[in-house]
Amino acid sequence: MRAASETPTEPALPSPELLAERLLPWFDANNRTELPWRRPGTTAWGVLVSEVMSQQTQVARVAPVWEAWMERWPTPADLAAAPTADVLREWGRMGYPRRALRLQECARAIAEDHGGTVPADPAELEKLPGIGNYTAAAVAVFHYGGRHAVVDTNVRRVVARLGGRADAGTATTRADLAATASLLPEDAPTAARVSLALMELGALVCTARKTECAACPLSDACGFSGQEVPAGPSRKRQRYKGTNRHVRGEVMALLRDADGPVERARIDAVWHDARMVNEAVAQLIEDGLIGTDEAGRFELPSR
DNA sequence: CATACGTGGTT
DNA sequence: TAACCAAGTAT
Repeated sequence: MRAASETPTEPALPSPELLAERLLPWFDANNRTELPWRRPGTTAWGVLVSEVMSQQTQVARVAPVWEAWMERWPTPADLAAAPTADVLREWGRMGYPRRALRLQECARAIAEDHGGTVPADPAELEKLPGIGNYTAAAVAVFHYGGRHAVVDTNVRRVVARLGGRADAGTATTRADLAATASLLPEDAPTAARVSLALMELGALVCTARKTECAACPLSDACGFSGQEVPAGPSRKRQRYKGTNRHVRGEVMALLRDADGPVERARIDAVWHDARMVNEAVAQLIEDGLIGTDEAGRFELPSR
């Protein structure tokens, strides 16, 4: 008799041995080796940059920016020394430009506090600006080959489905981390490959809107195999059109594309609601994404 | 735990 | 056409 406090029975997750046995051959055949940061010789810094750029931006959009970026600023010291306006322009239209600011701060911290070497310890990585639980683990695992759970949206979804659920919850939980960790084999280099393969499976086969169980190496070990993904949003989505973020985006686009400092009147012209422009401009200044010159005109920050 | 934070590809 | 959602982080 199970205690009342126990959760209902769910399909058990596969053993690490079975998972690796199924997943690794699949990964060897399906690994997207064309992703530029997967080229042999990519530095830890290059991997870190690719991970930050890929936070909420599709990898296909990231790849060309990453190429140009690493050509221009190959090391943390290079990015640390760059004018921030150049950094924001190179970031282009990838979205969430605060990430670019954090990445430059990260470069400065690594250059100044870590002798230019990207840390290998997730706890140390997570202290850096813009580096959270996922990115810290990703660098520690994908570059350094460590044995840590790498839990992004793909992995959370795959692990949830292995356990018989259609999808994971809204945020990464302790349970997600523990469940993913329980799937890792003891050997660190093998665990690192399993981590990347799990993510790749979620990106290519076990996707948000549909499952491709026929192409999945884990289908016979999966609690969700053969089931349809329920229609409708898996979680609450934020609107974009007409929001403050939208106005911020318009202002940033104007300043990125401008040759020099921009008059306030041109800023005001990006949006019909003057109050929203005021709010957006004030926030962007506060965030350090834009600045003003001695004449009160607006521009991307020089430093 | 919920929400703010950009932009565009895919369905 | 819209809706959905993308290698998340900070608050």
